[in-house]
Amino acid sequence: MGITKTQIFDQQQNELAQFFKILGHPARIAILQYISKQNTCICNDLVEEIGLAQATISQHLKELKSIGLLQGEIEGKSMCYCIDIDRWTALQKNLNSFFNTTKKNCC
Amino acid sequence: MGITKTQIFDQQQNELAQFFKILGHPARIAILQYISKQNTCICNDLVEEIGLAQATISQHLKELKSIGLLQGEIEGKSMCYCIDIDRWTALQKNLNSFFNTTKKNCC
DNA sequence: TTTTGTTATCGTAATATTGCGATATTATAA
DNA sequence: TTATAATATCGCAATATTACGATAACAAAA
Repeated sequence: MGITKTQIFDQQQNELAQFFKILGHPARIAILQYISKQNTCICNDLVEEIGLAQATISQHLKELKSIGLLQGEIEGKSMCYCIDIDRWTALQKNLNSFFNTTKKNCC
Repeated sequence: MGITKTQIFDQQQNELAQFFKILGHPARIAILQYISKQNTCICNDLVEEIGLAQATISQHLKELKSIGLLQGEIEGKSMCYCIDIDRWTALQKNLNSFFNTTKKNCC
C-alpha cells in the first residue's frame, strides 16, 4: 500500500485534492507569492530568494505548471515564469465553490 | 533529504501550506463532503460510504482534526463528527486572502 | 567555435504518506 | 461481569515526496 486509491473517488474529488496537494508546500506558496510581488517575471532569482537548490526549485515550478498555474516563456537564456490569470481565478472559484457547497451542518 | 525545509519559510507560508496539504487528499475531501451532506453527524458510516478500512478513515479524521476542521463528540458508543463552522469560515477567508493578495502580475 | 549562464532532467538518499491488519480502548447491552 | 460494537492506535509494507549533486540541453556572448 502507500498508493492513494483514486479510483474510489470521483473526478471532482480527485481534481480538487490534486490542486490542494500542489499548493500544500511552503516552497510553492513562496514561489507564487514572489512571482506575484514582482512587476516583471522571474527566472533564476527564485533560487537565491528562496534558498533551495536550483534543481529543487525547478521541480517545484514543474508541479505548479502541471496544474496550469504557471506559464513559462523563454527570454534569452533565462526562463520567464508568470501566473496564468485565468487559471488562477478559475481555481479560486473552484475552491470557493467547494467551501460554500460543503455546508456547515453540525451536531 | 526528503524533509521539507520549513525553517526557511515564514509562519504564514507554512500554515497555509499545511492547510492545503491536509485538504490535498480525495478521501479527506470526500469525508468533508459526506459529513456536510448529512443533517445529523457521522460516525462509522464513513467506512461503508467511502470504502476504505476503518483504520484508514480514522487516520484521515485525525488529520482533519489536527487543523481544527472537525470536532468530535462521543455519542453512546459511537463518535459524532462535525465540521467546525468558525474554523471552516476562517480557513476560507485565509485562502481567499492568499488568492487575492497574490496578485496576477504577468510577463 | 568555444565559453558562459540558465534551466531541465536524472539518479539517489532521506523522509513522509497511505493503507491495512491486528490489537487496544471504551461504552453500552445482555 | 461478560459480550458486543465503535473507534483509536500500533506496526508494518508499499509508494510518494522532497531535496540535491551531477549532468544534459540550449541560447547568447566572446
